[in-house]
This record gives sequence, structure tokens and C-alpha cells, in this order.
Amino acid sequence: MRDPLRHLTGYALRRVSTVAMEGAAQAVAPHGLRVSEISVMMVIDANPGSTLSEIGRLLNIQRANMTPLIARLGERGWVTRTPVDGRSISLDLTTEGRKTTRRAADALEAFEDNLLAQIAPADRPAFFRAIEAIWSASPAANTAPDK
Amino acid sequence: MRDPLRHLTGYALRRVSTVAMEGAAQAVAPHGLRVSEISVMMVIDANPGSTLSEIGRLLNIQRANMTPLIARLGERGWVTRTPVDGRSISLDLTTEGRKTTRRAADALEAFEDNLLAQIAPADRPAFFRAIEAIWSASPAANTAPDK
DNA sequence: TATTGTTATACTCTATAACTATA
DNA sequence: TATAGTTATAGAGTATAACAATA
Repeated sequence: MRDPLRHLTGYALRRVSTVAMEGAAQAVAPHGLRVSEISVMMVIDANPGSTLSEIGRLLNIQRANMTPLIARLGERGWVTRTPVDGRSISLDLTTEGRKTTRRAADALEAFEDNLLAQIAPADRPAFFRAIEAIWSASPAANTAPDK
Repeated sequence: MRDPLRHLTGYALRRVSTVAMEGAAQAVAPHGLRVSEISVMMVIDANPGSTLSEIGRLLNIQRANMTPLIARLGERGWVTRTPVDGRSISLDLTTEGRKTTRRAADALEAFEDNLLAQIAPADRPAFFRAIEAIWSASPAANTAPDK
């Protein structure tokens, strides 16, 4: 079977991205989390007191989709919501949320290390330059999500 | 805002893959096609007479999801279905389907060229080696989709 | 007026299970 | 028994529009 898509950059990127997402999902699932959820928790952990909107912007997740995600994390006692000025709410991890984040993030990073280990060390700088070049030239990198 | 995900290979791949998919979708939409549809049509064009299952395997699309996709292309008069042995059907492009494929594939490849152009020529070989290394080490590359 | 959070909704992609009919 | 195609369905991710409350 001939594969006329094999030479296409975007197609190659999509396949490999799928591999990465599935591995990340598996790494994080035993901790009861989805990739989107651990991502949000890691960002809150690194930026305590940030706003729902701010975190969504960083991760390219729209407000409308952040709300139920944060609600799920709140129900499990991992994230607290504190009104900050009457219309914004600031997000923080609970002690239990921090523990869960650390465990899940460790699992995620172990998987990411395995991913990176597949790439020959000599190829890594060029690989990341390429990724960064595509990203920073993209509309998504230069536009605010949501509106 | 600190971004604790920035250094993760998989996260970087996902973002860039999203850029690629959105660009591909935009390139192909004016021709009335989705990315999955032009992909299938390009594969049929390169492998006329192949089977629905065979094409699905190549593209990692399950049979259950191929059926409605092929049905849509059939309704538009772009793909024909020919029974080959009573349970398999072979797929071919009509003349009109070939024209559409050529136009949409040209648009897609123009976008892909722009993507590639973002990467410094000196970085390209390492970039593709890295992509290929991650892919070929993945479970997906060594497993048949569907079951 | 612009922004925040919320609700409702819809569309795409992907996945599974069950079924038939054929090989 | 295994495979091909089909149907129905469900989950997840993502997108838009509209709204109330606040800055």
C-alpha cells in the first residue's frame, strides 16, 4: 500500500502527537485524571491564585470549557475557588490536590522522559527549534483564545 | 504566568499538531472536504481498488468510522464502491473525485510547504528523524488498529 | 463598554459492542 | 473461526451564543 501522506509534515506531527496524548492519558489515568485536568492542576500549582480565565488562556482552553473542568476538580476536593473581586475567582490547590498533582505530574514526566529518550540526543536541539519555529509562526501563538 | 508544561515534549507536539490540523482543515474546507476525507481520497487515488478496511488500517481509522465517511464521499459522486468478493468492497475515485482530490491535495500540500518552510533547512533532517523515532517506537506503529 | 463566569448546545473525532454475511 | 462491513451509541474535546454580574 502506498501512503501518499507520509511525506507531509502535518500528518507526521498529528500521528506523533496522538502517540504522545495517548501515553500521557495512560500515565495520568491511574490518578483519576485526564490530561486536561492534570494540565490545569499543574498550572494552578505553578501560579497559585490565578484566575479561571488566565489559566484557560495559558492552556488555550475556553472559559466555557474551564467551568465544568474546575467544577470536577472542586468536587474531588483538589481545587478551591475564592472570589477575588466579585466577578473573578482565584484558584488554588488544596493539600490533597497538591499531593495528587505531584503524583500525577511525576507519572506524566516519566512518560515524557521516555518520549524524549526515543530521540537521538544529537537531534534534540534541532527538533525543539523546529517545533518552536512552527508554533511561533502560527496564528494560535499570536492570538488570544476565547474572545 | 509560569508555564510548567512548556518543557514537555508531548505538550509541545500537541500544540504544534493542532496548528497543523487547523491549517490543513482551512486549506481543504473550500473544496468541501474535511482532513479525514481528503486523506482517504488521496489514499484511494494512490491505491485504487483497495478495500475499505485496508484504507482504514493505513490511516488508523476504524471500520466503524470509515463506513459513514465513505458514504458521504459516495453521495457526492466522488467515490464508487464495488463488491469484490461478497463481503469486501473495493473503492475507487470517479473522474470528478479525482479532480476534486487533485485540487484539494494541491491546497493541502501548499499549506504543508508553508509549515515546512518555518523549519530551518539545516534542522529538517533531525526533525524528521525525531518524529520517525517516536512514531516507530510507539505501540500504535506496531499494532493493527481495529480488532 | 469590556470582562468574568456560567449555561446550554452542537459538532467532530474517536471508541466499543453487537450484529450479518461471507471466507 | 476469523474477517468485512454495518449500525447504534457513547465519550471526550472543542466551539459558539447568550446571559447576568461586575469592573
